Amino acid sequence: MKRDRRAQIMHAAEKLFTSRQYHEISLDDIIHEAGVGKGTVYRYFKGKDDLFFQTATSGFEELQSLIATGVPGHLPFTEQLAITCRHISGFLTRRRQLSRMMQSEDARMHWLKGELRAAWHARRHELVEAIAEILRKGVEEGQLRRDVPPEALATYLFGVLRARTSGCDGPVDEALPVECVVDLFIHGAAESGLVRVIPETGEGR
Amino acid sequence: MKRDRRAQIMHAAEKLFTSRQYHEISLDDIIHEAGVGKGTVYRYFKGKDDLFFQTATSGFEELQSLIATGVPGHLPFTEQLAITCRHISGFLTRRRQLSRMMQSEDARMHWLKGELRAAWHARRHELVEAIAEILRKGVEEGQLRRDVPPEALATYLFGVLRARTSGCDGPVDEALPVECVVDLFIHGAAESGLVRVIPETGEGR
DNA sequence: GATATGGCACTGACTGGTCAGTGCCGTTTC
DNA sequence: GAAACGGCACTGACCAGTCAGTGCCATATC
Repeated sequence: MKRDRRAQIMHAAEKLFTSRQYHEISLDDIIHEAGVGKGTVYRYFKGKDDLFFQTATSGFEELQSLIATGVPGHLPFTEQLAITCRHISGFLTRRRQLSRMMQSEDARMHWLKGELRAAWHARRHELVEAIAEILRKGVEEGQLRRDVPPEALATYLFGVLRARTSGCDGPVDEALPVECVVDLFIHGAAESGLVRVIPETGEGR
Repeated sequence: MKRDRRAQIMHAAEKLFTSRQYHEISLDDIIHEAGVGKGTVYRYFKGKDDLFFQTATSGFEELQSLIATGVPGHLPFTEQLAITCRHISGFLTRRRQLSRMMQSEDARMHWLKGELRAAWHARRHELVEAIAEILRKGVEEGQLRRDVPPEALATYLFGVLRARTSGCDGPVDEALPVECVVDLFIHGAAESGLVRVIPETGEGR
């Protein structure tokens, strides 16, 4: 019966913070959802802000561990990239609500208070860097263009993957499958159109 | 003396809502900034929510009129696309704060109340459709691939342009200039790499 | 084994403050 | 003179954060 209170609270907070706006959720809502006393929240979190921030941030960790562990190093570059993109896209779809919350905060990041802002920025940077690391390999192997820094390419790719999930309700793949997005990305970034990600599908140009 | 109260209020609201979070801004802040009585706000807006929503929405109109009026029809497709992208990018940079607010709301759109949600969705759709209209021309002229619907391409392009401005503070062009983004986009979307947007710059592949 | 003790996790009623929205009145604007 | 307005006081609701108190358990003491 010794349940992890912290996780309990975070879970409730995520459920609520991803379903309505920050100012529409009261701490009482959260403690009710978590089945926990109010004071307990203050044992584990500095306050409502902190709880919200940690909830939003948790997505970064999840996404990053997904990127870090999931790709076998021996595969050819394009395969690695495709797998990574599918991982990211999978996260954005599976955890759609949390992703949206993160995306929303990402836009607001710039007027966060000093410390939190730095923390958010760091998380974001780590993520982009993780993606950039994969792309860097592509550049070194001559598969991706050299005139764009891998970090910029990573931001671009992340934006592209995000664009799929924003502004649609139903299954994301309906309008624009991941494979298609990757294909779109690669043939903008690849040297002279030699690289194809999904050769067997009929959706190539 | 002062004529357009509505514009006055909207202007103040935009200044404040784009500098801090919704729940950090009080109506008193806004009327003080606008130099207007509280009752006057309620003459022109239903309430704080309405004022916020209309502020966020105003960006769509601005952006759309930019797209609609700015592109001479007689130019070749790639030129038109490049100009449109520069327009959009210009808006995203010049009105960075408002864009971020819109982007943040865009992510949250899905848990807006029924009526507002429909309104937001409609605005967004119009915008994407406006971009899609331009891309459609490219498809018909054989410059863009046919296997991706223009609407999806438009969402993709918009996401790409947005990605440049998110997560950076300084001048956006530093990391990834518009021309480069357009180039990146085109060579993913163009038929067999024939199209070049900015032939004179040295940043092409 | 029984009882006392200290400390820890937890609770929820309470507080102090905030704020959206309203109503009124004297003033400005046209 | 009527409509629009600024300013102000008010209120009813809401809510983040606090803190005194409860229960539990491991260890100490007899």
